[in-house]
Amino acid sequence: MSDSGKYNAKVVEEKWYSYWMKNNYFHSTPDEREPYTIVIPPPNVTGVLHMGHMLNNTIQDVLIRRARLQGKNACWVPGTDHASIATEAKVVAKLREQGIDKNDLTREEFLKHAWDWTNEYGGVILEQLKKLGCSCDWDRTKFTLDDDMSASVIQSFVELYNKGMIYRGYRMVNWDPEAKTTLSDEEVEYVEQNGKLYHINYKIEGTDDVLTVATTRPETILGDTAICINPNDERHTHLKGKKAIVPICNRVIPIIEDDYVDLEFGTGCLKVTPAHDVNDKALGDKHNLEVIDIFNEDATLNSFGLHYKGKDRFVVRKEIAEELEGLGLLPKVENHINKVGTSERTKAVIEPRLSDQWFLKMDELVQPALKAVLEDQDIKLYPKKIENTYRHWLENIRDWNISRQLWWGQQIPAYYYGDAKDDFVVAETPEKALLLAKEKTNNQSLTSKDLRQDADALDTWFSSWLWPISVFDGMRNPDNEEMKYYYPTNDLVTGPDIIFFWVARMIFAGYEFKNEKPFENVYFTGIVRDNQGRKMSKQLGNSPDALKLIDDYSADAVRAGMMLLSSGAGTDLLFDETKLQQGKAFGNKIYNAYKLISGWEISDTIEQPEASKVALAWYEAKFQASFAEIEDHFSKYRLSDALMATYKLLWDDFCSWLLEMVKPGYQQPIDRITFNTVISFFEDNLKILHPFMPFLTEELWHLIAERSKDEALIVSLYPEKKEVDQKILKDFEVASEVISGIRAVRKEKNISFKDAIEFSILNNENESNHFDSVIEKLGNISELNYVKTKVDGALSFRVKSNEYFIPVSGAIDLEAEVKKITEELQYTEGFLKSVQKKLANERFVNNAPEAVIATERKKEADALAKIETLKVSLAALQ
RNA sequence: GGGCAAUUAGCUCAGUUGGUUCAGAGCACCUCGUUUACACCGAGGGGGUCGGGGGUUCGAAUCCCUCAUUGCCCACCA
Repeated sequence: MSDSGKYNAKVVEEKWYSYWMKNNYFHSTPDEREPYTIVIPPPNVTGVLHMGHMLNNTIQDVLIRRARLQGKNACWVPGTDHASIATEAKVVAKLREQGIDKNDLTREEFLKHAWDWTNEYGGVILEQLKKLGCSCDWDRTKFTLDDDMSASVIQSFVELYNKGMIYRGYRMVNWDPEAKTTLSDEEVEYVEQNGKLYHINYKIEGTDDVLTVATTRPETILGDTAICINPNDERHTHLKGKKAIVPICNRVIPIIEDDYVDLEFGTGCLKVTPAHDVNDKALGDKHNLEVIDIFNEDATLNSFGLHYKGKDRFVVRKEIAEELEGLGLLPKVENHINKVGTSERTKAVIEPRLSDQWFLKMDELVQPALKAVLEDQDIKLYPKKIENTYRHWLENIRDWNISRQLWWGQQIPAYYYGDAKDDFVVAETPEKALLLAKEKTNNQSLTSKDLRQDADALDTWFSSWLWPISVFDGMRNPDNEEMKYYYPTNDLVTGPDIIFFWVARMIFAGYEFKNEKPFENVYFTGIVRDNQGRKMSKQLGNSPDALKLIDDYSADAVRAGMMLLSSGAGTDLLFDETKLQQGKAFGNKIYNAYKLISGWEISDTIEQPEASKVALAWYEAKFQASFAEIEDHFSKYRLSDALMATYKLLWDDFCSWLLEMVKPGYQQPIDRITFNTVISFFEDNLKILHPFMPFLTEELWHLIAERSKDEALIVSLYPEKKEVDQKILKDFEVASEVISGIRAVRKEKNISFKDAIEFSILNNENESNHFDSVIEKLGNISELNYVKTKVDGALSFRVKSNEYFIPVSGAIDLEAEVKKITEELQYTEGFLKSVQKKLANERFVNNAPEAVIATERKKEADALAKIETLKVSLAALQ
């Protein structure tokens, strides 16, 4: 054993990470052990480590390392996500900087740029996870656009299509005019905006009358194809059967009746624009209205926009309002707050737009997913309350729009051979598609040139929903050995923000493709906020640089700090650097404990002191009790509590109590038995701390002894569980109270710790003397006596009805002593009174369980005994 | 507009089925300390009518009602 001087986290952490890598400890292959598997929520390939990742991945690594120490075959599969829309947007922006317009590129050219970019910047985040200490099986690193992963996605599409679950439909979808693609409902975020409600007059054909409609979007009047009134609206009976004239474009449109129109809102007249509003589309379908799309794909106006053609819709909104005002057709403009749908990725305002898209039917997929979570508890969600959210979403789900007008992603495997609606086939490969097309058309002369693959790509989530399956190649080789061994995985750790995007859909995919859940437990982390409770954001600049934190505090300290902060599943955490300091201080404490122990000189000739014997026996019991508690916390995913229990065990019980109890005197040697036992306890401590602070513990583990590569801490086994000796814990509790009492008296009376004192015990409670040697040592007692009566001329304190005396030289402040005892007496009498009142209450005695009554009686007896002691003391003083 | 959660010490949070261990933990704070592992420390200590009000009960932080405040999710009202 050697003293290593000062602890240098940076050097130590790099050293052990490469040692772990070199020895392949992270790598898993199926064997006879029980598997424990986690698939990482794949971060965006171009992402960088942020606070959320730190939390999320620390939790996963804690779970993985713990499983390893439990002797399980731990497998943590890492990887990254191609994040189609986000990445494509970044690439487009990058190209624009270089003066390249995406539209001037072919698909192949664009993809080349995207791949170059991915290869250059991609995967940085995985390197950052290594800094955190994550023990992922890097040999298994996957990327959602890897060939095998893509093949799985395509296969799943074909399977679902062939089952009739995927269809192509002309529907109103969410259109992102910035990215020029559709989005799923989940990718639309509604944000509150201060808008205006414009009241616009439409002339009524053949009269001088006007009707007024209220709209937030005046620019869309150019796409109006009807005015709708409520048939029961008496204000508008005169409009029935008439026609209205749309201002500016002067289109004559019918006035229709439908009770969909709210009598209370606005003017009671609704303009109907079927091309640009979901409800209007429904009305249009019902009343057979014309559909006029006035927008281009970038949401500028097309030729229906007349003189506004080519201008953005928001510009037109302003200008058209001015024009209407000039025409005297804008009687009123009110302020109006409404929620506007925006793109989760580009933040652009979403336009409802009619287009041909691919959809996945949801009704059947949802059923097993509902049952598994809510009925069978086959999959457990932590926190449980999130099940409500899950249920609500699944019960109100609509078909999933899975096509995106993007290139970065899996291209939809549909091949068109003609212009008719059904002139396409769906197949894994172009060759297969050709065969199918020949068959379908009965035209053997078709060639590959006659086929045109759908230009769209699939939604990213349509690939990541297969993640727990596809990382083990479970789509293409359903019964492969890895699939059988690792699937279903055990725990999934992720943020609550992607419960619908990802978690629920993985559950759908698991049951659909494997007829089996993808994971057993889902742990939803909270959101990392700043210490004022605000979300971390670039704009606020309140998001610390994760790597800098690791640099400043060490990875161990950051991990421990994050875990101390995360109170429970689903609870947001308010990031606070002082917690990282606490983590660092904790590491320092452990390191110094090692320094103390390693500095002891060992003697084979001296006998083991009594105090050491009982102290070690106590710590063994204490360790077991804490270990059981820690295991219990883990079983409930209370990781923060598990760490806190570990923290207290190591700091308070091991350092503050045990080491102080067995510590040899100045320049004295320690006996070998005590030394060896302390070392073995220390090793056990390192094991239970290892999942939280892997680097420091591995370092100390090797400082303690030379270890071969098979003996590294990371691949060691947890200590054996033993029955807890409750009696010794109880006895120690009393002893520790006595020691605290002695310390309090010393402090109060300014008796230096260096001065040994005499100590007498009036043992009314008949307490065990098991720890007297410890009391002598930690109290610095020169002589410990048991007495039958009060000791005169001594300071005293009480634990229960026991009385303890410390004789002091010089005068005792009688008045102060009397006051102290009187206060104690008054308090105890008050307490007794309340207990007796309870016991005198017939209804309490009749209704309360016996155990409760027994406790109350015990309290009464204890209080009576204590009062007796206090009275005697008081009498003696006066 | 609908749904869900939360409100306990200065801060962040525990508190399982109402009653032993119920008013707790960590941090912060105060006092003392150059004890030879550690001041990133040690020892000791103060601090809360459990958001307000009402109810059920022998007994409520815990169950019910109500009000207030906050947060989250969902929803096509122009």
